[in-house]
Amino acid sequence: MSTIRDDCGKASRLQKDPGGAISRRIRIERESRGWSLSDLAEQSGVSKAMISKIERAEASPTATVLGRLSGAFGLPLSVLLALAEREEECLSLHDAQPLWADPETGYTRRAVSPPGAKVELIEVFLPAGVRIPYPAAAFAFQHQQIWVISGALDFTEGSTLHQLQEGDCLMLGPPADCVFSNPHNAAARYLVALTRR
Amino acid sequence: MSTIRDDCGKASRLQKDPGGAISRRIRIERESRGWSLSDLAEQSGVSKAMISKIERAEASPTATVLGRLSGAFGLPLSVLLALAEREEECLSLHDAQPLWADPETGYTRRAVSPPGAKVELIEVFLPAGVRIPYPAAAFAFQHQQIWVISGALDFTEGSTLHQLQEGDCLMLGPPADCVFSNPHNAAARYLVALTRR
DNA sequence: CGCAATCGTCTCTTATAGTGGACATTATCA
DNA sequence: TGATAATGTCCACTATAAGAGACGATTGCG
Repeated sequence: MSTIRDDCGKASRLQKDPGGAISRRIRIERESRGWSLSDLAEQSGVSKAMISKIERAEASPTATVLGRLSGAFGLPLSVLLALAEREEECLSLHDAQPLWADPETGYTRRAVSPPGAKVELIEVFLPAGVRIPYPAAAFAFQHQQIWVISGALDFTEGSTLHQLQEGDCLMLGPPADCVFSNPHNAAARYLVALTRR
Repeated sequence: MSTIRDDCGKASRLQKDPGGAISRRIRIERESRGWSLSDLAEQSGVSKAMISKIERAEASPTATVLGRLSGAFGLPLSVLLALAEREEECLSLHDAQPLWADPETGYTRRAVSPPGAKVELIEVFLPAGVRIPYPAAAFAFQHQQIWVISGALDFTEGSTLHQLQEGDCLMLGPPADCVFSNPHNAAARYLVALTRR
């Protein structure tokens, strides 16, 4: 059992660099107003070279320039930052998604949904020939569906076998012992959607 | 008629540097937790030398270090900034208070209260021998009091003369022609408290 | 087509944010 | 009272944010 992206010890108190979210937010505010870099530079008094770097997250703006930029947008600085944070907690970027991989089999689970979402989406990669059993006791969900993105999947729910093909979607019934298995010679990719209890 | 602190032209869109408010806020958050500079430095990963500069507004922190500091406080960055802004709009620093001075007489009015306050406090400096008449039409207040801070003041309300000494406080009645005058040989300093209509 | 205008990025330089360590000052205690 | 530890500031140095202008790419227009 290993977790990805775990902060160790003291670092756990450290907040992750807000640079990415801020840079995206600033670009959104600028483009949604139809402004070019030069326009915003003139309005804010910040050089367009600097704004370009900030939007591409190549520089971390100082409080001073953040104040000038938010002023140009007509927003209080705290609101600009709040918008950035909101986006951050609603948008889960692919490279930031928690990932768990079994080095033995190549089985891979990726938590696609941002934390706190009501419906959790999990992308699973199941290599050819791999078999993953799930005891009924592991089910802490209210509702669960499986949708095959590519390849094919044999899914055993209790005593019934479902042979799922690409594009098929199965809604699970009450908790039962389950087995995900891929007896074919091509890898399978599927999505699990679930609501936690 | 002249106004102090008027931004000219394009600069009117520029927001004033949030550095002062941020620096005060950070010091408050740190001290209210009983943390030393070293403590916060350890918690946040920002050098204590830098924190010292930030708190004394000698440096404008980057988004990166602001993120680390707010993380150490356990606050979202936007909340930290919102607290700073709130303080900014509730606290009116002496040197930032709008001031009007009559170059001829030396009569001086200073708006002490932050903008938006329900009760407006005005500090007045009335040099010796100066006389300032106020027509009743100029009254757009619901309520008004005059408190003499130092020196003495002859205040005429309609036809009645009030000879106010240091420490005296007068509540005004319905609108009437008024005169502030200082017939003594020492300057007078008094406070006017009023609620706008 | 070609010219001009506009856009975002890149390069170079300067200003300053950020760090580690020394320092003066002030509590704390033997 | 002297030793020790803690606190905040100052200093020298490094990393990087910020500015001025050049550059290639794209667009629009005659």
